[in-house]
Amino acid sequence: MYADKPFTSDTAAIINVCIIEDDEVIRRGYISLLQSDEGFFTSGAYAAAEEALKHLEEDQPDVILLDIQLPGIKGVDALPAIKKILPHVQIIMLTVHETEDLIFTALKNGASGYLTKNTPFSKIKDHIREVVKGGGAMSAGIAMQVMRHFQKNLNTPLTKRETEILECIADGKSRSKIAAQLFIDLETVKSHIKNIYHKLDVNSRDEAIKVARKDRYI
Amino acid sequence: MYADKPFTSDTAAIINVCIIEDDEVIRRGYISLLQSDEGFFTSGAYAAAEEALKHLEEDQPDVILLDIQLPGIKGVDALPAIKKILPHVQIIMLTVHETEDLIFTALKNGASGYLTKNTPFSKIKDHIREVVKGGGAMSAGIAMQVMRHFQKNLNTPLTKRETEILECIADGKSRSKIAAQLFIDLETVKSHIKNIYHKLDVNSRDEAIKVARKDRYI
DNA sequence: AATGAATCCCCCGTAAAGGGGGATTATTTG
DNA sequence: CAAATAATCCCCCTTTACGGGGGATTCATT
Repeated sequence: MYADKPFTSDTAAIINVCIIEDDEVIRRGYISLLQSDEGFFTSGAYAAAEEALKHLEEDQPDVILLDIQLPGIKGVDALPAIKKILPHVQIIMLTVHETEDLIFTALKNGASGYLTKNTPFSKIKDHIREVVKGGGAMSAGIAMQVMRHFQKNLNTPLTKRETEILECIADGKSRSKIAAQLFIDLETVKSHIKNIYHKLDVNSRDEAIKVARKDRYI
Repeated sequence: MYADKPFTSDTAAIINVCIIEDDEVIRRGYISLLQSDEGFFTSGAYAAAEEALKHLEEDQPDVILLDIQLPGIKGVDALPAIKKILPHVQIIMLTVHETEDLIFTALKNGASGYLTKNTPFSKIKDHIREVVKGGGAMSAGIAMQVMRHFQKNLNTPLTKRETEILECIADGKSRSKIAAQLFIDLETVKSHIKNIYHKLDVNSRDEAIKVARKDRYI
């Protein structure tokens, strides 16, 4: 019933993994640890994204472990190219630094997970199994960074109404549309916006949005 | 050296946990499982948020396990009230349903984690330890939902330049500011915006932003 | 009594927005 | 090679929005 490289992702099926990692020691370590687990098959291991891209079509991995700090094409930049070749492959980013920008760039580009390299390999295997099942994989530190991005600043200088109006502005709504939506007069909206601008020390919509997003008032 | 309820969060210190969960069986189960681990101390367990709020000041938990589906005040709505009493407490939401709206509302309101109830308790304990250390806690399913929210739609009808300009519009920038930022003429920006509006079948900035966010073109 | 919040009103001038038409280059692609 | 697409720029037009200035009122909380 089972082939060497199963095409389906049954729970019992062997997971086909590809490794893109420039550090030879780590790369060999991953290969060795995966090979000693009969639930996994390593279809390819490459030191650079350029090299990997040539072989991915042939390898047909279910999951790719992708180092974020690669020489040449960086891991985050390789993401779209990989997705173009294998649209349904799950990609787990591996990193040493929890740099905020890289995390979000990777997520936008379609990564299914983001793990720090100090994650025990048994956990990495757990995460690989999870992403094959359609889940996500995140280290605690990464998860915290992501969650912080959602959390509002409770020490906002803005009132409830002002925050509400500023959120409308961040949605690109005109003053008259805000007025209609909140069932208040256009003049009231104007007053609120004037107060918002004074409090944030800005004098345009885009500056207000910028400050409000930076300080997480919205 | 160690008191019964240590004030610091040393790695060796006992973690003070509070449980807010209306199902008596689950609540008792959590208490029992926590008590059988010397790394944890259960300072309180309540069936409703209203009741918990009265005792939290006294309990001084490091971490609160908070059921999202509570009778009376819902878990997500209790979050701000809890944070007001104990601003530095870490709150882990527990849920059966991975409802998207609730996840993001909880994250905005300051939750440190979001776990599904089918998570093995050993894992829940791992996650509690992680959030005490300043990390985040997310089940794979939740992590996937969160990540999907970041991922762009690769099947956008918009060109690269149009997407770029639409992102500027979503930042509240005026046409002239976009022109200055991209080093192109105001007329070029106008042309692009006209094309964007035609492609998205809208005729205003706010509608364009709405459609683009819904379909994840930006 | 005072403060802050939310509401509404008037003035002003400049700039922006949206829609119509078109043209010119590259580049990509069939 | 020819055709399509993308990106650039140009003109017309009208309406509305925007930002800044000055106020006032009501209501709740302090």
